[in-house]
Amino acid sequence: MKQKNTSEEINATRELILDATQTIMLEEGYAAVSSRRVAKQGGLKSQLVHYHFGTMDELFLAVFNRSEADYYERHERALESPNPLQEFWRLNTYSQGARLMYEFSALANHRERIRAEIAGATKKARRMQTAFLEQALKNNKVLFENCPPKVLSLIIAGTALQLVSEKSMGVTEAHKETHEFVDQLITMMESSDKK
Amino acid sequence: MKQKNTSEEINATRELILDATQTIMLEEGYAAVSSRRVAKQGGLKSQLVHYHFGTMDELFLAVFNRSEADYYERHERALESPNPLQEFWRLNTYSQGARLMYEFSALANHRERIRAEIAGATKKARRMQTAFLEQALKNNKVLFENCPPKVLSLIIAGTALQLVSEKSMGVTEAHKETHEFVDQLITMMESSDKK
DNA sequence: GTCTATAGGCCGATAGAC
DNA sequence: GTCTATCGGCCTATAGAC
Repeated sequence: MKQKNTSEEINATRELILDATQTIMLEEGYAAVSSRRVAKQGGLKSQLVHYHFGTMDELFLAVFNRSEADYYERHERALESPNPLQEFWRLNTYSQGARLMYEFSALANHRERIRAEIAGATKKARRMQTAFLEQALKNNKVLFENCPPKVLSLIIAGTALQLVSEKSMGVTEAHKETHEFVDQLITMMESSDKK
Repeated sequence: MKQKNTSEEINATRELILDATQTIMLEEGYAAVSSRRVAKQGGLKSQLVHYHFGTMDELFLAVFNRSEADYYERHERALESPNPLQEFWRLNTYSQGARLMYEFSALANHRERIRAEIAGATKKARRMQTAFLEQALKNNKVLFENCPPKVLSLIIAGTALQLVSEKSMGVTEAHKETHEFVDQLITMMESSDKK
């Protein structure tokens, strides 16, 4: 076990770099990310960032892919819970994941190579959410008779995004009321599901 | 009229710099803005940017304040139109203004000095929209009996943001349906207003 | 108000030793 | 895999001539 550079160690360094990058994106925005700044955050040399990830584009993509996988896992768990709608809403307003997604969306406008990746993930998430909502709302046709599930999915995503974006800059007007309104809707829907 | 540097000329240079900055923010994101890049876009020297605006923070704030004033003016005009709800929705999904706001929100996370300004403007817009919706919905209590106007304001802002954000990266799934859904709601509401 | 020149700093990325 | 050293580039901002 004295052997150097086991795959665990390699992986640990990679994860350390990914964590550092993510922390900077969340706390200071994507524009604050640089190989030197990431290295400082992780307590290592900036050349290691290039050694493990090559270009900054690839580093950003690695952080995004990890976060994407995390979202899918959470989404699956939400579906299996006793209160899937409630968990679904929690997932979409889960600050860290949503704030990170916000940064990546802004980054997409700045880095060509990132755009396709984000666009693909957004489409996939839309399809997953739509399929889920179709199932969850089948007993609630009256409440949303003219609102297709895919539209509801977009509205929910947008509302969650707005809440997260405002919260991150210290604006919380109408947030309490919005959460209450959504919780009330969810309670109504989940109780009618159980009939 | 041969006198140099009239106030019109000074103003023209300032506006040129503001325009150039805004164009870069929209086309490449806030992180692409630098005094050199702005100068190149506007066909002048980077030192002029500093002469007219001092620091980059002040340049960003000047662009933001101009865009904010533009929003208030459009908001006021929307209220005076025959179909205020429709114009209100158009204003909030007006690509350029909304995309710019999106960039500023992301920028707020990166530049301390910008954050307070954006937060204040967001609060002010929320209050204006809420007051407008309270008036516009007074004949539509049944449709939104449990949704306070301030909550509806947040949901509308979020939905519009989501549409604009996705469109800017080439995702348009469910956009057509969302616009149809909203248009249908607005038509219902504006016709019941006229009863 | 606009020009030239320049200080001083952080950036991405690579080369080569160990 | 991690280190030291370094290239060339773009950045903000200022000083001083005109």
